Amino acid sequence: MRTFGDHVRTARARRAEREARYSLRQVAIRIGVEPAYLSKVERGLVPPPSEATIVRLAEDLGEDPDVLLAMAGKVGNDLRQIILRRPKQFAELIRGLKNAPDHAILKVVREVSDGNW
Amino acid sequence: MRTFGDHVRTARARRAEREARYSLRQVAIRIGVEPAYLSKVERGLVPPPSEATIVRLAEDLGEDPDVLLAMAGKVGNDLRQIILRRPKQFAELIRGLKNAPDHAILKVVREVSDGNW
DNA sequence: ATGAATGTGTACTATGTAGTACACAATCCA
DNA sequence: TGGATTGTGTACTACATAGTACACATTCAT
Repeated sequence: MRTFGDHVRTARARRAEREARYSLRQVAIRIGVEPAYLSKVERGLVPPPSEATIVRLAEDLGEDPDVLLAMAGKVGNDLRQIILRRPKQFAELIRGLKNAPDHAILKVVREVSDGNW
Repeated sequence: MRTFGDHVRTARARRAEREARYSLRQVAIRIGVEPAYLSKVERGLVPPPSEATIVRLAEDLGEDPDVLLAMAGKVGNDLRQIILRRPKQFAELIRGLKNAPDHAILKVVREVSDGNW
């Protein structure tokens, strides 16, 4: 399956073809890590970075932070805080949606984002 | 606010009044940790244990694992895996419910657990 | 009154996390 | 053609996590 490093490398390389500012080195410096480290991350020689670094990376590349975090096996801190305030309800909700088809989740999402309460 | 250690100590002590098998030592041994460690956990001298240990503790005490994990600032691994499979949808859903009143969440939960799809 | 059980203090440790520091060969480009 | 830039190899590190090991004084049960 697609790993975190692969995904980042592909996304960055695509941009690098057009704009020099997406070289590994320049991205690394912008997001505040050593180029050697980002190199290892992209090749999967080290585990994915911390949440904060992943978010900076996602922003720099214009990728969805939630998706990038997910590829790193992490759930964003903001989402965790929301769940932690009502653990029982969210646990039941999430488990209830485990095997639901995509369209069912979308339906619930839409219902909720319409502020239907 | 109520800490993890306080909650565990209170719950365990309540049971210990009636049944000797809920002494700190016996619980510690059943869940597979050193008594000295559980003692420190209950008094908040060390951070809450790992997820696996918290779950064993919750089971031993008959407490809700999701709630105990939440008090430790953690979201259970099973829930995380479910979220990670569809990060965008769940992110939107959870953020959408951030400020929803309890009854609204319950409504969604019920709708979902009715398998309404 | 004594042996078992209880809770706790002190010291130590293994593994994981999240990187830095620096040198190097290859490539670009002016 | 030579200075700048690029990606990468090697070595090292600070801090966090998740506990163990053992001794000790106190209390409980018989």
